[in-house]
Amino acid sequence: MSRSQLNRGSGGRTPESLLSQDDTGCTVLHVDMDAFYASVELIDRPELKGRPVIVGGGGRSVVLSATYEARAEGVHSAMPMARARRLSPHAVVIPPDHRRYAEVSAGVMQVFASVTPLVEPLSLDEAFLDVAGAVRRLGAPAAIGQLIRDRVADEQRITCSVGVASTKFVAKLASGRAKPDGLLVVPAAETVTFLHALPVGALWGVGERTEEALHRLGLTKVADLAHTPVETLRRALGDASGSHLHDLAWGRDPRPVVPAQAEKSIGAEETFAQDVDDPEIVLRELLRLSEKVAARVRHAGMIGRTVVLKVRFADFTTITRSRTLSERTDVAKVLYRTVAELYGKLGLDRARVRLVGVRLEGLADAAGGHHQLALDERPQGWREAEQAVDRVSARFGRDAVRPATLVGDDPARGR
DNA sequence: TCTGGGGTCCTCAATCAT
DNA sequence: TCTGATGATTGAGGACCC
Repeated sequence: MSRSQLNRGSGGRTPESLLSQDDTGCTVLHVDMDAFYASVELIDRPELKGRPVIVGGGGRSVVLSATYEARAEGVHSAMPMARARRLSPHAVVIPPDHRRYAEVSAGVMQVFASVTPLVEPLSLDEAFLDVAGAVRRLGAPAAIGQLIRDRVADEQRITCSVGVASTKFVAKLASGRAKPDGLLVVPAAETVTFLHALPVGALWGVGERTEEALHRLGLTKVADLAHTPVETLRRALGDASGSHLHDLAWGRDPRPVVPAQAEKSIGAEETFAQDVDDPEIVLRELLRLSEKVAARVRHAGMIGRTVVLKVRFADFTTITRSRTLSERTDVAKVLYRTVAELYGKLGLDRARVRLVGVRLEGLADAAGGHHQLALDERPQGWREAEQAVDRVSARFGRDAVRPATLVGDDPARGR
């Protein structure tokens, strides 16, 4: 495939014209894979190219990714799968394979790392890069963007889009505009003009609710937002959001590109196949989620302090209850005991529960903040036992060792 | 139409300490 | 000692992102 074909998504402009734009001072790149999960599936199943393909699970799940052919039929990510199947009845539906996506992602991140150490991943499929230090070695920012696009296409066989700008959030908007398979430079001098023409909903951080609030104020374009007194915005949206959005509307975004930051919380949640009103089933699920979260926390080499229980009811109302422990932990038994207590305190009388979740916040390095024994913890305690289980699981698979209550259980499915 | 699962960040209220 | 202001911490909820 020639490069000009690869650039078919960039609004008809040739790469040369894009590259000739003034990218002085535009040292922030936002790189975003196109329809990432679906594209990865097409690597292994090229016969599906050109067909609508949807990546997502069954039951009450939602669309994780869809090819542009499926999008043309109205499918988009986060849409309930049931609805997506109705909109695109001929689409090929593929269950997600997160391991495979992580593999391809690692390859893509390696390409980024070869360009600059200043890479801030946002998820498996996108990242910010600060290329100020790479310009002398690799050329102007837009040329670096094109280099990345070429290498990702050649080495990983998927396409990506790149936004080049002077700030993070404008770069992000630009990559969105360049999609699919394109590159867009927003010259520093044109940033405000570029922004002011956009609808307020295009701004990063303006979702459905905030957009409604802005519309109530009669603000529909970013230009409207920019010309509204910041005090008015702060009253309507809160101090932080009001000021922040006003700054963004003028292209002010001083946030630097910060390489990989440590996780602040780790959690797991599961929607039951059918709503559940049996507390025993809920508690069993909480035990399973506690095991899962604790294992992931240990694997990350961390310990955490605040345990959060999340419960979503049949009518979709969601509550959380949390407890901050006296000592940080990575022990599933401690997590489970805490969430079970929190659940008990809710005093639910056979309420219909749709989802439960367990999360551990206030994470710190396990090596740094050394674990102290709780009063009722045996010296050769649960922690060592669970670490032993980790080792067995690493050798024989995750289900090799499970709590007796979970043996023979196929959690959260079809009960 | 019927809404997943992984997160981050902000706001607000209550509480406690200074 | 009382009172108010202020700030930190905690807990709950919610908006938002991919």
